Amino acid sequence: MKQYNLTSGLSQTSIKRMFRCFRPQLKRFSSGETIFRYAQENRLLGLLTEGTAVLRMTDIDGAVSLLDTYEKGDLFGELFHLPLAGFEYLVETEKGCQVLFISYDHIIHPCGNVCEHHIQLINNLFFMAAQRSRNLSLHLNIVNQPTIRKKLMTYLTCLCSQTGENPVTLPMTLSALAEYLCVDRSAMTREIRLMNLEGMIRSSRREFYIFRKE
Amino acid sequence: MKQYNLTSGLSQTSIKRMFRCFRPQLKRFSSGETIFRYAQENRLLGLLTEGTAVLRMTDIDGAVSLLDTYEKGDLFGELFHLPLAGFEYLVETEKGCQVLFISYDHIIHPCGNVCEHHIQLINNLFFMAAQRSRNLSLHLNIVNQPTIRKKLMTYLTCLCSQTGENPVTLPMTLSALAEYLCVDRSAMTREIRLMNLEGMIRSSRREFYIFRKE
DNA sequence: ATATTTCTGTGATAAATGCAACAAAACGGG
DNA sequence: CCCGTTTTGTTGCATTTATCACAGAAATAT
Repeated sequence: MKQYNLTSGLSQTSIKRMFRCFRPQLKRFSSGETIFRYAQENRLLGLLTEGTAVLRMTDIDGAVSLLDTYEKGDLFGELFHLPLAGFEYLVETEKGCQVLFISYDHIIHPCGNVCEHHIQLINNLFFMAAQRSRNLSLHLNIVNQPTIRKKLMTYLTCLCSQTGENPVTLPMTLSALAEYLCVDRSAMTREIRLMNLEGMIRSSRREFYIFRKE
Repeated sequence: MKQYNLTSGLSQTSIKRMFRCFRPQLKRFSSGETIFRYAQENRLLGLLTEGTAVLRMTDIDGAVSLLDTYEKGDLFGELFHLPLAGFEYLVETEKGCQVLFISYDHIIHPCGNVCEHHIQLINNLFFMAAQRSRNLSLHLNIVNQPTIRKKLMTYLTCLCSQTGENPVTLPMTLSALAEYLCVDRSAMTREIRLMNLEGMIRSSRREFYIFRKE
């Protein structure tokens, strides 16, 4: 499964030339800081060049949900996610971050001399947005599953097919996985134990080997 | 909450001129037909100019889930949703449809004379993708809610704030709503009855009046 | 107008899940 | 190495929810 990023199909020199043209602003953030607040009027793109961050949404009652996680090379901004009225969307650092802010208008206006590369860049942005959309609907499909067991299996088999490994190691803690699956952590642990007993999987902590799907 | 569509901020004449340039293909589909199958290699955009359609995903076990619904003016295609390996994504008509297929490459390559409008078009496409992303994460947030009651209330209050009406009429059947909320239909009906008894809402069939949030 | 299908509402029962509270294991910083 | 913190594993219990089966209402087709 091909992955797109901002610089897919672009040479280092054309990237540098374009970026000079964009006049990006580099900012640093330490752990726990808020990097970015989504607002309808913003026209900014953030490129994470160092560290890890998360996008959280807070609903009217103050309930927080994790929407996305970002690492080096990932982008965020209204271009990828318009805010919904009445909700607050914040990008916050986990580890200390370095972020390049670029005005979205600089990107969509071809600036003459580097036009062909610029089009490639726009193409990349579209496909990154489409990837994000895919990830969201995968997440939705997982949460959609009627039981914890099916949620887990859907997640695990997708993870396996993406990484191509079978004893696969979770890219997050079990607590974080429970949050992602929208289930209670202890109920999830119980289900994992049962699945081990029934011989579906063999797992220890974050490492999972999948024997059969049901 | 501002809504974007393909022609936001564009005059009829510049739209016509651009569309001639794109050489789109117009096709008609009758009810139940498959309009479009997502594939990594496609570079096509579909613009629904008549009728209604749905995007469904089928997972490995054959379980189907509804991902999106489209009406006149809506767009679909890989640009908005890259397919996930191992899943099948189909756009199918509900009512008879008329669809304009446009090659994505025509759109991202500015074609000389109508450049400024073209940029506006690209801008619109980005924001439509961002809107789609917002809708997905709203859906996720709703499904995320721990109980049927909270799912319903989150959905209903969002619907109210979007339409600005309080006795609000569902844009779908109760069965479809249950599917959207990822809950059992009869369990949802029971919960609606209880919420009426407790005086939170007053509802009859698809019409809901919301008194208080808890 | 009547038949047929889809949609909506109801209730009993069983199963799945969340909650709360705690203990052991692993991790990380000083 | 030690100590505090985070992560993981465990259990009993109450609650929520799905399942199933059915009946009336509404919509649609004939």
